Amino acid sequence: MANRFIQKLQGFAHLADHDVRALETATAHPSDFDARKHLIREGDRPGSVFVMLEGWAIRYKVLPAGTRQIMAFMMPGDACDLHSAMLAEMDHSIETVTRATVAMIPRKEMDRLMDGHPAVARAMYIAQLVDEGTLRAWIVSLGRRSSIERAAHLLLELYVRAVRVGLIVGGDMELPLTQTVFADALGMTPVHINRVLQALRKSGAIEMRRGFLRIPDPDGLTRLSGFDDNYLHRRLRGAQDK
Amino acid sequence: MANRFIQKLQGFAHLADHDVRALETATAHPSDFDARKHLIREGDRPGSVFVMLEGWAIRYKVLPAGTRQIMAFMMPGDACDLHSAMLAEMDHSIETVTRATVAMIPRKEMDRLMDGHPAVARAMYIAQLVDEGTLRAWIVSLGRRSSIERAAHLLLELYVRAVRVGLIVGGDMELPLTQTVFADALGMTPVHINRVLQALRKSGAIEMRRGFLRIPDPDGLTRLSGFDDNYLHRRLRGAQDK
DNA sequence: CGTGTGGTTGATGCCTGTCAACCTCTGTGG
DNA sequence: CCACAGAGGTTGACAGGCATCAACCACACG
Repeated sequence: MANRFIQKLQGFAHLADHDVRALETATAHPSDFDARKHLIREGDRPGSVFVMLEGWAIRYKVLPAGTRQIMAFMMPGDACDLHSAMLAEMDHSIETVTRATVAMIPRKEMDRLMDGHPAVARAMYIAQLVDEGTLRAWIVSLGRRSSIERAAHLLLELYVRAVRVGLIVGGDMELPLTQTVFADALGMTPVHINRVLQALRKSGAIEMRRGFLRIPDPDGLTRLSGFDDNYLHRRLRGAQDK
Repeated sequence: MANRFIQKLQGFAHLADHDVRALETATAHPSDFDARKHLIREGDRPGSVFVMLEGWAIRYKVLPAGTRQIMAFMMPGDACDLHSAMLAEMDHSIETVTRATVAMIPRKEMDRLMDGHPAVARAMYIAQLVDEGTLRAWIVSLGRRSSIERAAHLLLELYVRAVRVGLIVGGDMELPLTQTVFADALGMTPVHINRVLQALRKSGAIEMRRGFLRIPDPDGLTRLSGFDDNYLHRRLRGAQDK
C-alpha cells in the first residue's frame, strides 16, 4: 500500500503506476528515530531530502536568548523541501518531536527520480508551493492575529493537512505535540497557550486531550480564526504547464 | 549598464555576456507605475514574473478585520518568485509603495530564458532560496523578537539587501517607506513603531529621516537585533550542481 | 494658504509575559 | 504493589509591553 508521502503526492498530481513504484523504491529503506533527535542542525551541510513516513518533526531556530521559534511542522507524508538539499549550509534545524520513521533520499537519487518521472516532479513542485504559502500564512498569523485566532488557525491547518494524508480516524486526530511546542510555534509562552487552549475548549470549538484533537465545528473555528485553506490546496495552471 | 536586477543575479552566479544580454532584452521594456498601484491582487491569476527595476513594492494580505500584514518587501533588483507565476491563483497581493518601474516577463519567455541560460536559472534559483530564507527569518522575528529587535532586524535586512544592489550612496540608504508600512510588516501599530524608531534613534543605533536611513554602527545594531545575514547569502553546493 | 498625509505625543487599559507553585499522569524501580 | 521522579499541564499574582484613543504638529503640494 502506498505510504502517506505517496498518498499526499497523489493528491497533487496524477501518478501512474511506474511513478508510484519509483517512489516506493526510493522510500523503501527508511530510518527510525527516537523523539527529540536531530535530523539535521543549523550549520550542517544538507545532502538528502527527508521524507516523514511516520511521526512528527519540526523546523526551528534557537535565538541567542535561548528562546525557540518553530517555523514549520512536518507530519507523516511531508518532505523537507527540495531546495534545502541543494544548499551549502542549513540556516535552521530539523528535529523529531515523536518517534519517527524517515526516508532519506540522496539528492542525486531525487534528481534522477524527478527527471525520469515528470509527474512526480510536478507533485513535488506543488508541495513546495504549499510549503511556501504556509510560511506566508504563519507570518500573517504571527503578525496580525490574536492569540486565540492564531492557535485556532494553526490547529485548523494541521487538521486540514492531516485529513489529506489520511491521519484522521473517526474524526479524531492524533496530535502528539506538547503545549510547549505549540507555544514555540505561535510565539507565546507555555502558560499563555495553556490558557488559550482552555478558552477554546471551554467555548466548545475544540476537544483536545492527551495527544488527540477533535474539531466538532470546523466552520465555526474557521470563522473564528479567519482561516482560508486556499494556501493548502494550490493548483498549477492548466495542462500546458511544462 | 546592467540594471539592478542583473546586478543582483551577478552576485549569485557568474553570468556570461550572452546571459547578461538575454536578461537585458527580457527587461528592456518595463512599465511605469504610480505609488499604491496593484501589480496583482489576491485571487488574480498570475502570468508574469515581475522584476522591480526602480521603486519599492510589498507583498501583503488584508485580514477580515481590515488589518494588513506585509510579508515581503521588493526593492530594485528583486523579482517576485518564479513559482507564483505558475499558480492558478494568488493568495496575496503585490502593490507598489513608491513610483516604480517594473519589467513584466511572461512566464513562457522566462522559461525560455532559463532553459537557454543555465547560469541565469541558477541565479534565479538562489534568489528563490534567499526569499524563502527571508520568510523564515520573518517568522522568527515576529514570533520571538522584541519590538526593538524586530525593527532593528528589518532595517538591517533591508540595508544589507540594498548594499548588494548598489542602492547605498555614501552610507545613506534611500528608504521611502512610511512608519505605517513598517508597522504592517512588523505586526505593530503605527504609534508603537514610531516610539520604537525614536528609541533606536535616541540610542544612536540608526539615523532615519524623511525616507533616508543611515546605520552608523552596523555591528552594534547586529548584536542588538540578533541579526545573522547568513540567510541573505545563500550558496549552492559545489560545482557538481545540476 | 488651506489641505492632506505622515509623524509625534500623552493617557489609559488590556493582553500577555514572568514567576512561582502545585497538580496529574506515566513509567520505573524497589 | 507502592514510592518516586520527571515531564507536561494548570493556576494565581503581578508587571510591563503594546494597543487604543484622541489630539496635535510638520511638512509637501496645489
